[in-house]
Amino acid sequence: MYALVDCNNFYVSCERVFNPILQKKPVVVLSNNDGCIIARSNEAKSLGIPMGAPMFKYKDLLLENNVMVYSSNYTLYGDMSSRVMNCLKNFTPEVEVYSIDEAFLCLKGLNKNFLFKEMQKIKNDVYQWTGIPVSIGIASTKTLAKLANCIAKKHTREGVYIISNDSKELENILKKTKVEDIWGISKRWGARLHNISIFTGFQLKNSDPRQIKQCLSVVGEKIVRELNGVPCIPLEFIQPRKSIMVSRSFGSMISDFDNLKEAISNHVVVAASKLRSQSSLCNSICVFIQTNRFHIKEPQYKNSKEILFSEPMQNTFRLLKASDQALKLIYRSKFKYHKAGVILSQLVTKTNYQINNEMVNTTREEKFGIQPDLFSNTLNNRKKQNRGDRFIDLIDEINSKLGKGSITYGAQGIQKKSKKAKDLRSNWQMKSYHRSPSYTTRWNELLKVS
DNA sequence: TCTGGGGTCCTAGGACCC
DNA sequence: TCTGGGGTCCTAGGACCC
Repeated sequence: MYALVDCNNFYVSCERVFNPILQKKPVVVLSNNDGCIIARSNEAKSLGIPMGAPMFKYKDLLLENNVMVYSSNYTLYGDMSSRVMNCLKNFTPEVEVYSIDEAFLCLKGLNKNFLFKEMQKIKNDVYQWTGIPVSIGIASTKTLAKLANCIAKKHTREGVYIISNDSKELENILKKTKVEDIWGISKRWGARLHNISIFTGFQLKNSDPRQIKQCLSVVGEKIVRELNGVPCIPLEFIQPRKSIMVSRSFGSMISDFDNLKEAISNHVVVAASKLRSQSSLCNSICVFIQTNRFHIKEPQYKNSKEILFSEPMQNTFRLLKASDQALKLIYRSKFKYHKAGVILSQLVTKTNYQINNEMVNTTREEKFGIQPDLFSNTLNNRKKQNRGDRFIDLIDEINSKLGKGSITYGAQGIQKKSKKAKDLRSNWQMKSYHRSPSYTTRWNELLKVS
């Protein structure tokens, strides 16, 4: 059996932990740049505020109903998330952290008779240790556990629901479930299924998997089998990312090259640091810039440039140089840019790369997809490179000891740390006017009790 | 005025090999 | 008139998820 543990209205719940006044009141959390509403308390949901709604369209509704509004605070949510996940790992090591607010648990070996009580204990303990309410769905496959979680959240008082195999009950549930409410079936795929007269989960469960494969690829076929209680989507444990993206839309539009370069450089620094923290090297960097697609009357432009490296790397200086080179190739002065980003891809792990370099006479290149550069990898170059890499490690070390941004790269621009930061910020920096403190990760933002 | 960010997987088609 | 057969690998684009 699998359990899906899902935090209720996670971002809102994080805010509530440190600000109990928010309990039972309508609360929303906004996306980056205070753009969209991406989390809602139940009270906010019942006001009819949809997921992903643009903030400016709902401003009046929020004001009229005294809805509390928060900018997103990913430092806080990320930290709270890892606390919740650590609680779960106390029960079983077999935890798949599926997203910031969800985890699958493998319940192998647990006594079925005590399942419900065990799950209630998990729920209570997580709440006691972190302050975050969760719902738990249990079933024989991940897809059915998702469904069970949905029921636990909406239709039970306990917040725990078990779908047992071969039950009439499953049939009833699936008959009431629209296909597009099943995990993995979006609106688009739902429409395709409607075309072949499949509307409910029950119809999908009893359909011919081969026909579904034709309609929705092998992914759809797996969903059908999962609905029938055959596990096809195994538990996956944390693996290094295969690509790393950092992108932001700007606080206000940018046209000039220098500002754009500064924004992109900051993204590169963040991405490179993520890359090193998972001990990976990247084989390419892609820079992209775009105008605001919602401003249909303005001239539109969107372009990207990928630069391939002769050898995988994780050195911020070299990545900055490459990103600058890429930006120069795609930058056009006559546009107002709204968003920019970088993607590091074709990642390989550092240890694999080193092993591979020592064993060039084997077929390991094929195994890891790495091809060392035949020409540039001379001893001298390598020595220089090693020195550069040690320099970066030192910067990382200082920043981790003295706080993020203690040492920055010139290309990132001058950090404006004054109290009037809002007015002095470069115009590429994002808007975030309702941010709560980072209660759990910054000494000077600890919760004050009076 | 104002519209997020970060991932993974699958497939078709093109390019290449013998 | 008439143009083989059987593979692999890579990539862009289209899906999906939170």
